[in-house]
Amino acid sequence: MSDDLPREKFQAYLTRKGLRVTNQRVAIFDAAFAQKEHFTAEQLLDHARAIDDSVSRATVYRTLPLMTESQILREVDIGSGEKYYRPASSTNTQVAQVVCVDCDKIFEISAPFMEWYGSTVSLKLGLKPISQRLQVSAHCIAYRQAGRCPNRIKK
Amino acid sequence: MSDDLPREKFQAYLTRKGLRVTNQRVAIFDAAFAQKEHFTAEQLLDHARAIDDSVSRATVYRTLPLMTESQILREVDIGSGEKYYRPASSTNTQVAQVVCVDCDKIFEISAPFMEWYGSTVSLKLGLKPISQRLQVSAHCIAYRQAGRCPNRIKK
DNA sequence: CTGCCTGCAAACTCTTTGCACGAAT
DNA sequence: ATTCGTGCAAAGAGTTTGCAGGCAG
Repeated sequence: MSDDLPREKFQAYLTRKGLRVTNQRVAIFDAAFAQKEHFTAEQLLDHARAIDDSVSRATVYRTLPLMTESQILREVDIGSGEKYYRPASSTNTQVAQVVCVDCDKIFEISAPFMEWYGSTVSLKLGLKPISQRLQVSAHCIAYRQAGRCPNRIKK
Repeated sequence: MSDDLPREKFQAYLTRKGLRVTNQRVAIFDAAFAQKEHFTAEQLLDHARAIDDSVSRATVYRTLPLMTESQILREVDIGSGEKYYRPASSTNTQVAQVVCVDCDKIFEISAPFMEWYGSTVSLKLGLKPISQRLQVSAHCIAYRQAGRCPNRIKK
């Protein structure tokens, strides 16, 4: 069971859509799957450029939808202005996000009941469920004690 | 039990913070509480201007945080670029949003278990919970049948 | 008078798009 | 050749902010 599965899935998706497997798309893919944490489009651009410095911001923004549509990436919107992304895997399809409001660090926790809840509630309204997100906002304990978040980077 | 409670709560908040109860702030408040559905900053501006045409966009954006901080308004982020707002009440503090992805119409459904879940999960991570949101995205049945959403307005 | 408030317009952030060049089949 | 892909820079949407004047206490 190899980690190359996403790569194959992505390339299969591109081919199926009649799209080309370009150097830039591969660089962006590699950069995305080298990340250990959630990342933004801008961070992805930086990392992709380290692999292939011809990658432009526009191409990153054009490639991200391809990666989410092909199900190899998951989009995480914590309502902070910018969107975060992370590799999707069969083990993290139903997760809740716990977000530190001080540093925007995102923790994820399995929440299998979400899917059931989404279906139940949608059907009650005559809707067809597509997806559900559960997000908890919280302060870290360190913040409560020290008055600031140890992970905090932004302004 | 009067609907003027939010007004008093808002004015008390302003006074406590040493802020003034201006005509513009009152007009924006009145406009917000006259809405039957979720509304955006832009819609609020329109309605506030119908009450007091001197209200500017800037003042609306400066007043919205005052109303959410004073707990009379709730912010609803459905990840669509713009934020929605609606009056907060004791009966709708723990609600899930069900959003039609075709028309962005927002349905709300009580989900009391959310608070319990947020606390459980936060404490497990050593965090202090602040709030939680549960959002379900769905298509309306009409969309499935007709190929388009009957409520759809945007492009 | 002393500040808080305001409208205006410019600035900002993140993302999308038009265009002409470039690369792959 | 033809089609798709790309970088660049400009445009876009929503929101925030600097400033000079205005109004409340």
